[in-house]
Amino acid sequence: MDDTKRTPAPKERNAAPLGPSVRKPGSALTITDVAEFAGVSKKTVSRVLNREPMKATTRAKVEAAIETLGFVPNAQARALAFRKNFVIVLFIHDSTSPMAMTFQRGVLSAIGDSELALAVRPVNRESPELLSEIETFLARQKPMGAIFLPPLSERDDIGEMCQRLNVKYVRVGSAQLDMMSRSVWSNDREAVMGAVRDIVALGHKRIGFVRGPKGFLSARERETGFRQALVAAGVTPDETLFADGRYTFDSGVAAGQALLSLPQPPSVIFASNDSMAAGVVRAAHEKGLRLPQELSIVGFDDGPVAVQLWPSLTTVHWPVIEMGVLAVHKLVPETLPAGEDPAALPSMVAPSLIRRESLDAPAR
Amino acid sequence: MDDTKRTPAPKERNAAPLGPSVRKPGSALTITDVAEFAGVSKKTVSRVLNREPMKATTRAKVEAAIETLGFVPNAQARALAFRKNFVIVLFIHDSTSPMAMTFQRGVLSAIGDSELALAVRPVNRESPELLSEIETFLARQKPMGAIFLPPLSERDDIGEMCQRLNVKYVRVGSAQLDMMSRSVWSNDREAVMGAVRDIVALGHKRIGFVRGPKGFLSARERETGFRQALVAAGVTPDETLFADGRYTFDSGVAAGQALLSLPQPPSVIFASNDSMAAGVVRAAHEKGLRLPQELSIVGFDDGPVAVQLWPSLTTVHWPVIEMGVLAVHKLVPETLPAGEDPAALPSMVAPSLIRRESLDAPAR
DNA sequence: ATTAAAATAGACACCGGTATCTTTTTTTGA
DNA sequence: TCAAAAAAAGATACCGGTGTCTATTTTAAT
Repeated sequence: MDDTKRTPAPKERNAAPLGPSVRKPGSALTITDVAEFAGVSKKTVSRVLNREPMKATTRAKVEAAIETLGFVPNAQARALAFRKNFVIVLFIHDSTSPMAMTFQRGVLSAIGDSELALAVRPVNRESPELLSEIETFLARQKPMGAIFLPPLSERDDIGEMCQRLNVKYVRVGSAQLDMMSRSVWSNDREAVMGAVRDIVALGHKRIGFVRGPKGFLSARERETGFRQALVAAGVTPDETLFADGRYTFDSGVAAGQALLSLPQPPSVIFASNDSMAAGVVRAAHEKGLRLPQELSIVGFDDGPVAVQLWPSLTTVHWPVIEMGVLAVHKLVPETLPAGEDPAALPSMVAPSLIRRESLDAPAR
Repeated sequence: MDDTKRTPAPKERNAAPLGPSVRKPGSALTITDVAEFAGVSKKTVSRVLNREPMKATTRAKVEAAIETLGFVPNAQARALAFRKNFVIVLFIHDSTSPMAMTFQRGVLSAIGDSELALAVRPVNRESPELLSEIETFLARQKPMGAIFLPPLSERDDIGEMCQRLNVKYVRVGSAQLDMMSRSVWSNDREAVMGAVRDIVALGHKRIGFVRGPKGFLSARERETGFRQALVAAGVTPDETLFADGRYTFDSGVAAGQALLSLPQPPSVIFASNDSMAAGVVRAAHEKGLRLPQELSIVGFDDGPVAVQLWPSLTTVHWPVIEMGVLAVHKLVPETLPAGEDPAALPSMVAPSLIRRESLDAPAR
C-alpha cells in the first residue's frame, strides 16, 4: 500500500523506525521495541509477559531482551485490551474510620508486590447519588474487584449493581451479607457472647452496656450478642444499664457518666467499641474510681488506643486485617500463596477477647 | 475503499462475532456509540468530554446524547491516549503509620469527586530494591503525580528518579526537602520551639525530652527545636533529661520510667510524638503521680489518642491533613477551587500547640 | 454579494497492549 | 522418508479514547 508517506512534518519518528540511537529515556519502551530487539513478533513478547506456554528457547530470548532493555509493560494498554484494570477498589464511607484504615493494611499486605494496585474511594452513604457515584467510578475504572466496607456493605442494591456491571465484589461486615464468595465477615455476636461469658464467670452481676449507633449492623449485632449472652447466663437484661452511644469518644464519656451516676452503678461496662470504652475510662477517672478494682471496662475493636490507655483495655479483637487479606484473596485468587484452593477460603473470621488490665473480678 | 456507507445499526462491528442485537448492559458504551447517536464524529464527542471550545448547539446535542445513553468514558483508554493515568500514587513506608493514614484523608478530600483516583503503595525503605520497585510502579502506572511520605521522602535519589521518568512528585516532611513546587512540609522545629516557650513561661525549669528514632528527619528536627528553644530561654540543656525512644508506645513507657526514676526528675516531659507521650502518661500513672499537678506531659502529632487519654494530652498539632490537601493541589492544580493561583500555594504548614489537660504550671 | 479569514467539525492514524486467525516449524506416525 | 498432525510464532484487527491534519461552515471584510 501507499499512503504511508502521509504527513511530512510530525511523527517523523516512525518514518525511519526511530532512527539510530534515539533511545528514549525512562520506560517509553514498548513491546514492539522488545520484539525487534529479540527478533520476534509483538505477540510472542506478549505471550512471555502473560506466561503462556511456549518454547523455552524463545522465552529465554525474549526474557533476556526484556531484562536488557529494562522494559516495563504499560498498565493502561493492558487494561484496555483486557477490558479489566488490575486494580482493586476499596469503597469506604468515612475516611476517618480507624477500621477502614486498618482494613486497608490487610488489603495492602495481601496485594503485596503483585501488579495489582489499590485504589481508595470515599463515598458518602447519605448522598442520594451514592449508587450512581459508585457506578460511574466502576464503569470508568473497570477494576478487578471492589470491596465495600460497612456501612456501605449493608446495602443490597450496591451488590446488585455490581453484578449488573459484571464487577466482582466483596461485602464486609459484622454478619454475613451476601453469598459466601462475596462475603467477609466477623461474627461479632458470638464474640460478644463469649466475652460476656468470661465477664460473668469473673463474678460480675451488673453489666452496663454502651450501644453503638443503630444504623450500623455491627452495633446491632454486638447488642444482640450481649443480650443473648445475658439470657443464656440466666440474667434478665436490665434496661437501665443500657446507654446510647455513637461510636465516638465523646458519646462514650457521656454514656459512662450516665451509667456511673445510677443509684446502683454497674461493676463492669461493656462498650460497643474502643473509642467509647476510652470515654468510659475517662468518665470513671473523673469520678475518681480505681480501675479495674471499682469498675471494669471492656471494649470492642482492639484498636491502637486499647494498649495506650491506662489501664490498658480488655477488648474484643476485631480481626480487621485478616478480613482485608481475605477479601483480596476472594476477589483475586491469584494472590493466594501457591496452589491454595480459593474455594476453601473461609468467609468468617472470629473475633476473640483480649484480656488486659481493665477487666478484673468485681470488688467484694 | 470507503467505509462511509454508515452502518444502520450501531455496533455492526460486533454483528458477526457477538450475534445480533446483543446490546450489552452496563457501560459497554463507547464514544462511537455516542457519536452515532448524536450524529457527530468521535472527535467531537471527545471534545465535549475534554471541555474544548466549540459551538454551543453542538455541545448541547452531544451532552444530551451522553446523558440519554448514560455514557461513562473508559479511563484506561483515555490514559493510554493521554500517556498519563489520572491517578495519584501515595508511597508510604509503613502502612501502620497513623500519620500516613491521616495524610491519606487529606489527599482524598482534595481529590474529592474529581475523576482522579488515589492509589496507595507501600514500599519498604530498607529493601535494596526500593528504588527499582518504585520505578517499576511508576513506569507501569504512569500516574499524574506521586507523593512520598517520610521517611521515603528523605531520599534524594527518589526525586531524581521521578524527574528522569518525567513524573511529577511531592516530598513531604518535617523540613523542606526539595524545591518549593515539590515540597510540602511542616516546620516542626519552630513548632517545638514555640511549645517550649509556652512550657517555660509556665515556670517549668527541668524539662525532660523523649527522642524519636535518629533515622527520622522529624525526630531530629524536633530535638533541634527543643534544644534551640532551651538555649534561647537561657537554659543549658541537661543531657540527663534526654531519653531515647522509637516513636512507639513501649519505648515511651521505658523512657518515661527512666526519666521519672532520676534523682531529680523533670516537672514536665516533652515526647517527640503522641504514642510515646501516651507511654509517659502510663509510666507516670504507674508511679502514682497526679497529672498534671506532679508531672506535665506534652506530645507531638495531635493524633486520635491525644483526646482519649486521661488526662487529655497537650500536644503540637501536626497539620497532616492540610499537608495532604496541599500535596494534591501542587500535583494537580486543576483540583484547586476555581481560579486560584497554583503558584501561590504555600509549601509549609505551621504546626501549633494545642493546650489540653496534661500541661499545667509546675507544683510549688 | 463575494471572498478571505477564522472557527468548527470530521477523517484517520495512533497510544501499547491482547485476541484471532494464519503461516511456519516441529513432532509424530506409517 | 514423507505426509499429516500438533505446536509455535507471526500478521493483523481491535480495545476506546486523543492528536493531527484536512474539509467544511461561519464570520468578517471589501
